[in-house]
Amino acid sequence: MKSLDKHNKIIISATKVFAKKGFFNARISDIAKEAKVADGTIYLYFNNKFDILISVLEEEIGKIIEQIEKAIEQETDPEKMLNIFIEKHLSAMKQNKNLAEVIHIELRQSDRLVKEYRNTSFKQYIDMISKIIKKGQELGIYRTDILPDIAKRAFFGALDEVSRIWTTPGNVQYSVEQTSEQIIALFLTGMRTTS
Amino acid sequence: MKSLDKHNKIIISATKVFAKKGFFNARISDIAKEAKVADGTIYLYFNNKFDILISVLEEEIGKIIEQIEKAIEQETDPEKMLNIFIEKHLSAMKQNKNLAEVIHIELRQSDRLVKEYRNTSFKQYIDMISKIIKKGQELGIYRTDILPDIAKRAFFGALDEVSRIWTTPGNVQYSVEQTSEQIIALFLTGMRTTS
DNA sequence: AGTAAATGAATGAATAGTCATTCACTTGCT
DNA sequence: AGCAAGTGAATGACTATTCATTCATTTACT
Repeated sequence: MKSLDKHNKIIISATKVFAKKGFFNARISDIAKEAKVADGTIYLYFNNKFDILISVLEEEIGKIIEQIEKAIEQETDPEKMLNIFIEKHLSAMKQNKNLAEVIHIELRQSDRLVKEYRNTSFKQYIDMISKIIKKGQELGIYRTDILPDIAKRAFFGALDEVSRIWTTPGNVQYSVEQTSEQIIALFLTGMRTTS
Repeated sequence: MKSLDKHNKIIISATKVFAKKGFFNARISDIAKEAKVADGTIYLYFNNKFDILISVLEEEIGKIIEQIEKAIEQETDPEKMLNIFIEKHLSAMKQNKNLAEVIHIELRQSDRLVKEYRNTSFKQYIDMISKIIKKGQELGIYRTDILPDIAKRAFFGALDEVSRIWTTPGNVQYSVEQTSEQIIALFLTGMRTTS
């Protein structure tokens, strides 16, 4: 039987190789070597090279989405929800640096398939943010002149770029808590001291 | 004489092709055809394919950096400086969508050379933000518990992701002013109604 | 229990195609 | 004529994918 185990081993190896070399410079043989299987074995588990990339994104990001959704659904306070989102996202990125790198790099590809991906599973992820903001506006704790559709992007972009701190060598290594607090401070109360 | 004109034509064509297909899927012959020159002519102006990409980034982003720096150096008010930065960045992105796309995609490549680029010319760009924030802190108008090093990333990430609105089809088309205002509102005063 | 047959996962060498780069040649200008 | 600029077909290196073959394991029969 084609083992789930091996499928998973290939996913993890591919994440590692993609992170290091980027999709186009990654060789199937690199992934095979990393996973300690033969080149051909890869094709018993995936249709083609691109399918591996999409699987990595689907499965690994899927796990994070699931985790965040679960943690958030029990909350009613938008502030706490945002806090959870930030915390979970950043710690996932800090924990799985290979995945973080793949997201940084490959989610930007202009390939039709990646664009499609960004329009489905991933959209769901970002839309969690705008939903929280809308809820906060309904409750009167967030300004109604903020457009949730723009804010969600600003929010995600900030998180994504900030999490690069952990994948770029030679940076001061801030903690997840410290970084979360900064994002919260920036978005919730802003930088200004007065007004 | 190798004309500056042709050099520029190739840069513009390459920007267009890279934007549409991404660096790795772009063929030299695509760029040549777009620029209406022979494949070989490209090599009279550039050393290799990668050199074209770096040149696009250097020259086109360089223009924006220069423009922003010029507009900012006459200012003393950090708030206005940030305003200018946001405005200029966003309108440059909205104006040159091909370049915007190339920045979105290629600035993320894990290629050694792109990483190097990100560490030099581009770092300068992002560091303009942290310098402005530091100045604001010295003047007492920005909270001192904000870490400029994290804030600059959050800031740039937000700008970059937000500007994607204009390159992703099927989005509500917000204006530069509207988008700038949102970013300013978010970062300077935050989303909260009450503090 | 022992053996033969069947299975299908795994292998990795061979294939088939792609494309960046080169260079012998042409064009056009002074 | 002499030279710079331009051309594009030819080259050769590279690699995703295929597939004939192996072999460990399971099934089924006596």
